[in-house]
Formats: sequence, C-alpha cells, structure tokens
Amino acid sequence: MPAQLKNQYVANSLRGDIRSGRYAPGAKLPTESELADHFKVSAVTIRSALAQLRSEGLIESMQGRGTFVQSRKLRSRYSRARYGRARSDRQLLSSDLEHRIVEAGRQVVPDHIAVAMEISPDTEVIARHRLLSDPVTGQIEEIGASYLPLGIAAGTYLEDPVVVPKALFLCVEELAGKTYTSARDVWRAGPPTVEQAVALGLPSGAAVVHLIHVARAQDGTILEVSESAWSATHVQIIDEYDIPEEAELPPQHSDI
Amino acid sequence: MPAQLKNQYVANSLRGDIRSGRYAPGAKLPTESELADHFKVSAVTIRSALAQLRSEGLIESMQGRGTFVQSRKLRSRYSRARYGRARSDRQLLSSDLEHRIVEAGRQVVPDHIAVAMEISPDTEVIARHRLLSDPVTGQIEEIGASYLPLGIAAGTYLEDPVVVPKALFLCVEELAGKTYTSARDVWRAGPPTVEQAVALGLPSGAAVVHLIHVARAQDGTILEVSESAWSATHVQIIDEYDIPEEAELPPQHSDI
DNA sequence: TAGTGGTCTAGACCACCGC
DNA sequence: CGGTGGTCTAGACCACTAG
Repeated sequence: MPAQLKNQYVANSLRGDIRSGRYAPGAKLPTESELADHFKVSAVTIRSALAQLRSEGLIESMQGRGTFVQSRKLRSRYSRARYGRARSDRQLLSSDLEHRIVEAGRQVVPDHIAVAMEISPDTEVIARHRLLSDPVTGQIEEIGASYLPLGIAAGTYLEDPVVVPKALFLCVEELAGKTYTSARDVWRAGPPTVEQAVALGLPSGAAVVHLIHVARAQDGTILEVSESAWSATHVQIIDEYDIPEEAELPPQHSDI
Repeated sequence: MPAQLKNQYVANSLRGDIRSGRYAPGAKLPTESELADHFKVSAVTIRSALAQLRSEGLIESMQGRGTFVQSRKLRSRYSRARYGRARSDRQLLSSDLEHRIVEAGRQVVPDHIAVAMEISPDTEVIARHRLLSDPVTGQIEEIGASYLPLGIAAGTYLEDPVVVPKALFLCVEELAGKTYTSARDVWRAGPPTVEQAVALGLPSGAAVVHLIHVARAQDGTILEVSESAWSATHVQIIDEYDIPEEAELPPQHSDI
C-alpha cells in the first residue's frame, strides 16, 4: 500500500483493471466484502472507492445483485445538427433514438426558462416534454422539453402529446410564419434534478450535461426555447464549423 | 427527519440555505461536529453530505480552517470566439484571463492527441502548455495545451515558452502558409487528470469539462490540435450560430 | 433464506491551521 | 496548543435479489 490514500489506491487499482479489460464491460466485480478482504481495508473504504468509480461512469451497482462494469456506450450529440437536412422537409428527426412526448400543453413557464425566453416568470407557455430512448435497450438517453410562446402554439396540434411528423422547428416555422435564423446554445454540467436522475437512471452522485437552446427569427423574436439533459459520463458534444476569414463573430470573450 | 435518506436530507437542507443566501458566498459553515449535533446524525453522514455539495461546486473545504460557501464565479466559454475579431491582427487574445506558457517544445504526442491529429502515437510534435488565470484572484481557470505538427512549428519561435504577440492561430497561419478554414470541437465532462486537478485546485470528486479542438486548412491538413480543461462546476459553454436556410450541415446524428 | 449493496453509527487517529 | 477537516475502522441494520 504505497504512499497513497487507501480509497484512491483501491479506486485507481480497479480503474486500471477496468480500462485494461481485466474486467470487461458488463462483468461483475467481486463483492464489496471480497474487495475489502483482498485490499485489506474496511468496507467503508471500498464503498468510497466504488462511489468514485460510479460517479466517473465506470461502474454501476445494483442492490442485492452486485457491481458491474458499465456497458452503456458514449453518445455523440452534434451541436446544430438538428437544423441540418431536416430543412428538406423530409420525414422526422433523423435520430437513432426513439422519441416520446410524455406530456404537452399549457403550463406556467419554469423560472430558468422564463429568463431564456425573456418573459415574466408567471407567463403561460406551451411545453412539450420528451424522452429519447435507445430503441434496443430501452435506456432513456435524453430528457428534455421544448417551450413555445402561446402566440405561436396555443390551440394548435403542438398542444397534443404526440410526436410530430417532422422536425419540431419546421412545424413552428409554419405556424409562426417566420423562419429560424439564429440560435444560442448554453451548455452546463451539474447535478441532475430529481426528475432527470430518475428518468436517466443515474446513480447518486452522477452529473448531467444540460443544454438550453434559444432559437430566434430574423427580427429577434424568440420562436422556441428547449432544454435537454444527458448523463454527463455518457455524452460528448461535437461542434463542427467553418472559420470566417474576417472578423464576423460578436466581440465576446475569447481564449487563446 | 422526513422519509428521506439522512445524508440527502442534510445536503438538501444546506443546499437550500446556501441558495437562499442564508449562507452567503465566502461564508463559513458550521464545523462538521456542530452540524452533526444540529442534525443529530453521525460525523460520517455529515461528511457524505458535504462531499456531495463539494462535488456540486457549492462549497469548498480547507483542512484545519473550515468549510466555506464557494465564491468562485461562473465563467462563460464562447465556442468559436477565438476566431472572432482576432482576424484583425490586432494585439493578443482578447481574454480577461492572464495567459502563461508553462512549457513549450518538442515532445512525443500523447495518445489521445495522436488520434485527433491523425498521426501515429510515437510521433514528435511541438506542444505549448498553457495556464490561464484570473488576474485578480490568481486562480487558475483553464489548463491546456496546443499541439502543432513539426513541419509547421519546428525551429520557430513557437518552440519557446513565451506568450505570442497575437492569437496563436495567426502565427500558425503565417508559418504554415495556410488559412484556418474549419474546426471540430469535441466537449466532454469527466474526472480530471492529476495534473488538471492540482492546477485547477479541484477538490477530490470534482469533474472537469474537457475540449479537444481540431483546426484544419482548406485542403484538410490539420494545422493545430488543442486541448483545454475547466472546472466543470465553474464553466458554461456558449455557442451562437446562424441557422442555414437550406440543408448544408453534414448529415450526422440529429435530435429533435 | 442467503447474499448483495445501501445506510448509518461511534470512535479513533492524522494533518493542517491559526493563535 | 486547540480546533478543524481528512482518513479509516469495525460493526450494525435495512432493502433488494435470487434461488
């Protein structure tokens, strides 16, 4: 037991065994008491090490069954891809995830969405709450909602909790008579809400990546604000873009 | 003590007190034993609750001194802003952070960078390791490095551990005789490396947001790969963009 | 029913801080 | 030096799973 904290030593050791394939994805780790015997530390120390690996997304524990190496795969989330080929009006969302609207209709706008929509916190809006799940495993991969101004969506089919036949923004463009021209995405990592933790099946201590997406028309009108969350350890965000030849971007913060 | 786990109850209670301003930023929380007395739970349970709040970035503990409400502010990182007004060749990086090159020169490319640079893992490259810190507090806010192909940077002033007089990409463009035309950013949240944890002053259990940035010239040549990390609880990524009128984006993954 | 992880306790010792 | 957080222990009890 070198000059290192015991729980870190245990965590590092197990992490190495997992990364090296000594424990393959889906494999069952030794029980906590076996690990305690093997590393010659107390059960609490083992639990602390396992908690760390859990929060790193490397393992998953099931009460009464055991602790297993995570086999959930990493998902890529392409920033801006939602506005890609969908313009061609063809079919639905070109996602490999199964889309479900769990709730839709009028509701008072949540505070943090009110800020993004630039409206007062007690305004009503049309909200469409969605879940996206892996069609094979059934695992919920994304939870979120879209919020639309009453002026655009009230009294329309967007109040129905049904998946729309094409990309949502195309529906909104039709109903609003305006075109989506710019957007602002704000990404954050942080602790999940209770709802998110339950839906995504996150172990305690796990984090989510959270996106607030604001879409505007040419005249600056906000057409839609949407909010999404993913398990932080299972998502990566990919952003591909062209670099302008002359200064065109807003003079904001800039690193490097 | 309602129907709730004790450590969650304590964490929720303290979180509420912090958010409500009952404990202001910078304020000292009661000692662990005081909290244990107050909540009538054991010290271990208090520690578990505090560990959670620490990983959420709400508090900070200093051995021998106490536990304090975090006062570090949230930083916004604008995706793509680095290529903004810098085009005007004017001065340095328009950042409000202090830039420091801690090391520069030839080195064997790290494995994960080799993948991004599309070169074999034992190739040598020019690496420039940087730290960005808050000029007021001295707090290191970002740690990272830029990796450049030998063909571009070997034997040039980019091997010197000195901050360059203008944006790095302008230097590279001059030396390479090519223009940055496209980039791909991949963002991930995850556990920090030891080096990152030390530099950013992260408490154990904290996470980082990690960026791999790949920049290419018109002909597809990779001009630069850079890597950066921030404390996950203190950074948000902002991406502002125009939405194309017709399908232009690559037909990739798309949600919603 | 036996085995597993989940929670919690009481108490010990150490390392660091500030007086 | 006393007070603080950091680490660790041994052991108890509960909740869930599987056979």
